[in-house]
Amino acid sequence: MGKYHFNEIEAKWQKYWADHGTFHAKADSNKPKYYVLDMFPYPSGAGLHVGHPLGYIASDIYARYKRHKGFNVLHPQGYDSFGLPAEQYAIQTGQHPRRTTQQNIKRYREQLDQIGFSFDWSREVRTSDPDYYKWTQWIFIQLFESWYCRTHEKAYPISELVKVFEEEGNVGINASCESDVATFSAAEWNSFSEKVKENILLKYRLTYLAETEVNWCPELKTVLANDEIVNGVSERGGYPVVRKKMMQWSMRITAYAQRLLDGLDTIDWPQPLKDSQTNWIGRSEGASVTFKVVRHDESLRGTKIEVFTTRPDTIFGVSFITLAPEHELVERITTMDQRFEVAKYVEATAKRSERERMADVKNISGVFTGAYAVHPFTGEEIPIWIGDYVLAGYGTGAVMSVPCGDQRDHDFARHFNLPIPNIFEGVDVAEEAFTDKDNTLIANSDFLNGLSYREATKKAIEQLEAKGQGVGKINYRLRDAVFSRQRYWGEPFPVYYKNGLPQMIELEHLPLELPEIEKYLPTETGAPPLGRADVWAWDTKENKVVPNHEIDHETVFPLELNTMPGWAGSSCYMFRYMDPHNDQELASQDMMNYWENVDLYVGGSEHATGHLLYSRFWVKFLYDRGILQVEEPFKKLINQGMILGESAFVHRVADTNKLVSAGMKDNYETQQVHANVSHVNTSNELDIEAFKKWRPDYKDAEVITEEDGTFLVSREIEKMSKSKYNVVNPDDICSQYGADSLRMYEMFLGPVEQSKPWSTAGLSGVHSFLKKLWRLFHGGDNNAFMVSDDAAPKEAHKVLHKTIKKVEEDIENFSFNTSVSTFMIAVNELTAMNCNHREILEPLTILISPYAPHIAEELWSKLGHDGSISTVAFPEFDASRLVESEKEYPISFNGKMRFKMNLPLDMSKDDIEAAVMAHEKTQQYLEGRTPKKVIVVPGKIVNIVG
RNA sequence: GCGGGCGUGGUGGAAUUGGUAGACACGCUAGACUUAGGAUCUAGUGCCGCAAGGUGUGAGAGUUCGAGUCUCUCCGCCCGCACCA
Repeated sequence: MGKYHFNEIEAKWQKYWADHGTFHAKADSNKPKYYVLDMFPYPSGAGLHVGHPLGYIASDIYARYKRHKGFNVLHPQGYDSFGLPAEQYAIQTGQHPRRTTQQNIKRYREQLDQIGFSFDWSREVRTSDPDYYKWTQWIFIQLFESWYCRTHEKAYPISELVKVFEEEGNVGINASCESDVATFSAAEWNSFSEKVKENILLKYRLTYLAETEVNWCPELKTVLANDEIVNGVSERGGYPVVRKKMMQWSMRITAYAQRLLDGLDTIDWPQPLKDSQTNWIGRSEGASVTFKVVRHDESLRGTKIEVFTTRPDTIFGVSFITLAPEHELVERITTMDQRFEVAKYVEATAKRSERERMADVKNISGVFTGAYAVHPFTGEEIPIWIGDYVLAGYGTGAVMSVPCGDQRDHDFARHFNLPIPNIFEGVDVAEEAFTDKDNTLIANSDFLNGLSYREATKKAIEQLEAKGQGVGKINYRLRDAVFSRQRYWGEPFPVYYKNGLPQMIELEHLPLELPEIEKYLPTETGAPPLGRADVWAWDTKENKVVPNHEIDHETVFPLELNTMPGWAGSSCYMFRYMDPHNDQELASQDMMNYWENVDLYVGGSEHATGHLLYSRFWVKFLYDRGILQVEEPFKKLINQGMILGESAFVHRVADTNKLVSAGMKDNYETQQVHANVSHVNTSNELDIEAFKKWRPDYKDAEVITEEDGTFLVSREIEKMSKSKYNVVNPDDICSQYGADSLRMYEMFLGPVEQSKPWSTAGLSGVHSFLKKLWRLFHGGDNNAFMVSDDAAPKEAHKVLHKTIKKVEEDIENFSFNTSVSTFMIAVNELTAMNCNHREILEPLTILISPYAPHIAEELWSKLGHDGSISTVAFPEFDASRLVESEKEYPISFNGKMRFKMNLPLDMSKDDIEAAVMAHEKTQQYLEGRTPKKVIVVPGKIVNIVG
């Protein structure tokens, strides 16, 4: 075998790795551990395209590198296998999502194996596997059985809360956190019925049932996500959508807002990602202020409006109050004569979708309620308005409007001719609001006059607190996460209902498996698909699922019909890999102690505020409850970019059946039609016959070609997708060029973090590099394997060590693209000097093996080694090989100055002169100073110290 | 609108972090050897110029002996968040 037959080599080593379990991680190692994880894929029906493996290749290189560096590496892979596409497919075809999912996983596995990843498949997890989701259900129960204590900033078992209630009521608890539960004493608690008690506890549990607004489509009888709604109607079918309240499970992630924020400082993540989590949590400091409503009607006695403001210092600039149209007080405070106007306005806003309201910022709208509130300090009566620029979901849904200090309030005031009192010294607020906090000097504000923003804020809060009309407060934008989905293909809740109260099923009876159903649609009455199951009731005596008709038995109760959302299964999977077959625990304490958490996590940035935030939340919770020893799941995170596709477009003369080549299209008015990229060559020529065959509607089309008879397409960069016919399949690349070429090329394409278009044209470069590498080991007439045991020349060692240094730095910095270049230079140089010395080629093979593992394994075995190259020690860098030795030279300049240079011995005097003389200006700069050292390489002064 | 990032040849991208800009590769041009199978090898290739030389990292200014890199202004592109009080 004299030639580089990549297909044979790759198949051979992939089989070897699988047969020998080469990459199975063992926990009892005395090496240090390292955990490298990819975000596991959702196995879609379309299979993998060349964009998907980008991050996997990067993490695989890092994992292989760490093995060479002596680490015990955990590098598992699995599937996020619950999800909507399989369910949609089931609705259309009746095929069980489990089957579709299994088929897709099989295909994914074949494609992944082909690329030669060093995954430990013995630890594979699938979120839709009952043995796995048993633990998802278990974590849900733990959340239900816990509450969050504000005093200690930690979650505790709910039983401890019950004990507190029994002994002292909830006064102390309420004092440390604002809660919408009325206070009660111990005696009162003990007198409550079970039902009342349970309803109270639900307000403290970390997962709880509550009424939540959802997008309901009456026609489809189903709940829709925001994405599934286009222009106010359902994407599918175009039916109207209304807001509807539904009883749903929610996760009290808001309890962890501050800790999620604080934790960001302890982890090594890209700044943009941290920023988007910070923004999402949206902490703002300010005050909550209470305004008493002027009593124009007896029913308003004692009515107060609570607002949140980040600018308590501007309290004397308040000239009106604005409520969100959905605010609960709107109806009560509106006066008789304003009633009609207000009702009309509220109705009009309710009709507009959230998106419409957001898109329409410029149109200021609002209406006066007729009611007034009392200013806490001046006693002045200020009007209460309604405006849709105030959001019901943020803060209290009401604001104190300070037109001189907030642009939106200013716009509103000008539009409705409301007063704009100025409370800033030396600023004109007639045209726009003054929002520069740093340069604020308060005036016209009684006791706040002359103070800065900071001082005035502090003082205003003090005075408000003294009057009992306000308190300093931190507000978060983050909201609790709705956890119920009206779908089939998700984790069932381990919950049944007894007298309408939710009850958890114990761990020993889990998993609660998904029931079989005939159709995957919601029921005729609008219940979720699980409402179709005939066997979906819980027998508390037998502790098993029984048919629904047994519900009239005393011990049988209905089960929850909703399922969990997609992020449930992905929030803690990284711990399951540590001990994936354990049926007693999520993972054993020993395993969790050993593997701790993920050292390197690689995945897309689209999960910034979803998966990555929820996962941190669950991990912090499990840490509080002593189940995990770590508080953050992912120490370091890298976002890989997307590989985009290069779509091809055929131009058609508008509304005709004429096709025109791209070079001639300017003579016509044209429309674009996607062409299949596989029919186009690298010079953008289209195989027009193949195109016509592929799109029979153009079978008889007239074709206008270039003058030379070719037909050209135009190109555009788009996301790679089946519907754009620009997908490049990794299978094709592997069979044509080999997996090693694919791996190296994807790295060579550019920095991993960056999005970039795929271009098959450039692949030949890395492919011929691999051939050159192969040839370095092979020579003679029949290209036989030929390696010399003689000592290699100095220059060859220099090339090797230059390469070791660069490649090691590159991998540590995740700049995989530049080390591919480094390999190319090394192989070119070694080829030029006819180097085939074992002492050079052996370490070189190890260096390349993380990138191109198959060819490296083959060469390694040809070099006479048994077993895999994967755990051989990484070559050690030896600086003395770069320059044979260093010596300090005293050099004199202009007869005046003396300083020393570190120079390689083999540098000629002329080189030194040239180097220094080339930088006359540098000399001028140095004149009059005494640098300690100048490091010089030929032609270039690298560093001046002193 | 706010926040973050980016702007280097025909193309993807390098640049020791302030020190010869354009490494490496694609493409292109010329040549060699040839159809022994996906070729290989040699030379050239930022722009202007026959050349010497000039010029050059989106535009303009600044700091510096020295700026692709630092600072400011502007222009353009991309990604988040989207009326957050």
